[in-house]
Amino acid sequence: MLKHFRSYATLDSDDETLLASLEKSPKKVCADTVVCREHDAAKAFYTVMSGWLFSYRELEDGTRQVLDIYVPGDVIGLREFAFSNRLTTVMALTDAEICEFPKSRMAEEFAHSVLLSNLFFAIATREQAVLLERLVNLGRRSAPQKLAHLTLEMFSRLRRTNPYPENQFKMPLPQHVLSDALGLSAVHVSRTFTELKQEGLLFRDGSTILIPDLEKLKEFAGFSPHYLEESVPRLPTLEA
Amino acid sequence: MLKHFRSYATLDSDDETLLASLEKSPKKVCADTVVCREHDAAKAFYTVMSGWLFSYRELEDGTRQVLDIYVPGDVIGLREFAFSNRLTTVMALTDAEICEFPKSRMAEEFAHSVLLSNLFFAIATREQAVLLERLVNLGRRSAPQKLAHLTLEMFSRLRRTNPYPENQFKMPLPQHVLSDALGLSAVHVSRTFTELKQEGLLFRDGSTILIPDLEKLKEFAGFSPHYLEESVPRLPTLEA
DNA sequence: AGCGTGCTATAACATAAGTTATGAACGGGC
DNA sequence: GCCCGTTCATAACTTATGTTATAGCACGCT
Repeated sequence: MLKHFRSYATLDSDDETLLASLEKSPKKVCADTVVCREHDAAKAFYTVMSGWLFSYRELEDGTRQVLDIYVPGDVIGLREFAFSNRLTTVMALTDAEICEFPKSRMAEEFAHSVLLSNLFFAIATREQAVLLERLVNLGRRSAPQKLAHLTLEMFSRLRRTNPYPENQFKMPLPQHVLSDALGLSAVHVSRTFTELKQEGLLFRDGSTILIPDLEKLKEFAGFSPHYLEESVPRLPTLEA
Repeated sequence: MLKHFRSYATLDSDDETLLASLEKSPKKVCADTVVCREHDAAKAFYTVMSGWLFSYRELEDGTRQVLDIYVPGDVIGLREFAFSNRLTTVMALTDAEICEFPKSRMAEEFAHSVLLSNLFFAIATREQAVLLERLVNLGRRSAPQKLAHLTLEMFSRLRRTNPYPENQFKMPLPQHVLSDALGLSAVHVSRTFTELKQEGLLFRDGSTILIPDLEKLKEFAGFSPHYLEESVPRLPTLEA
């Protein structure tokens, strides 16, 4: 599963076994449980085996900003590679399984395998591209566009690994989480969903999302999947 | 200068000479000149020797979102390490000097020096932390807070390398660039500056910024410099 | 069955920020 | 010295989104 995900980036030879070893000893976490907290020591990464999680920061005034949404195949905490403490709190949205992987071991692997360290660099870089796109989303799009865009992002990311039906999927994000991800109020997210429904662009029933016309929605949201789909060149640093 | 900047992260031995070689052949660019364009082939990084630059994306509807602001010592384009095309357009704000550095050469260096590749990973990671903080800024803060926060970010980043007086500095960002960075309208940025002035929190005259009470402004903006100051542990991957 | 709790929808109202317009100040080119 | 463009300030008005409140519905618990 994790390997599957990885295959999008580079084809490995005997690093494969190494990657596979990341998937030992999965740990179960229940929905609404905190996995790690802001300012904690950041000694490990996690890879997501199953379930959804998200990370956020809480502000002084009690509001919060959701920063990432993690689905199976994602790596949690790569961001804190060079930081000794966590920058965000991570919480499970659903019951989930994750594999812990100590930074120190990662260090060994990197020393052994240039390829692997490049791969992780590439993943980190792709994460940045996602953040960039979200910055655009928060800064310059209307509420309906924001909502549509985030939905399309999640859909695209899921479809990379799971061949979903092409107009429907499950997105277990309650509206208050969406609102904290998009910088909106929960009420306005609700309003916006009904607006999108009336336009016939997007239907939501609980956690199932239905998109009657994918192209139309993409155009509406200004969604272009370059930043996700761009096939990371195999072994980027050694080309040329 | 670049070396100076680097010293914040890790102390190198003979990689120093290597880094120094990045600074050969600086190229001059004039204010308001495009350095590279979205979708161009991304074959090189740049390091900033002098001057200010910024990167942005243009949306379908003609608006744009500014994504980074670069000052001397910054690395441009690290983000595109794993992408074959640029994700953003980069433009000079002032006359500037930058050094081009081909990706392919970087690849060689990485293969030779684990330390160097870790260093770049660390820089990329710190960039992410900055993006995260900006996400919070765009999502969950009021216009005056946004403006104050961005100003404080730039001030902190400049002070890392240049010992500025503690309450005054130059920030050559016209209001329409600030507005595109913060997701506001240019008019509202103007209004917000006068509001901050009336509160006595922040004074701006052209490009010079004056902050009478740094602590007060930080509290107002919800600015905590962890994400910038955290001393990246020397040789992070080999600790432990 | 009865009860609380969490999620969602909707309405009425309040406010921050966008839009359009105007004029002042400044600087560069000729 | 004059014209032009850019930047900035300010005003009047519009609009998107936030806030508070209420109610329905599903679910789990006792």
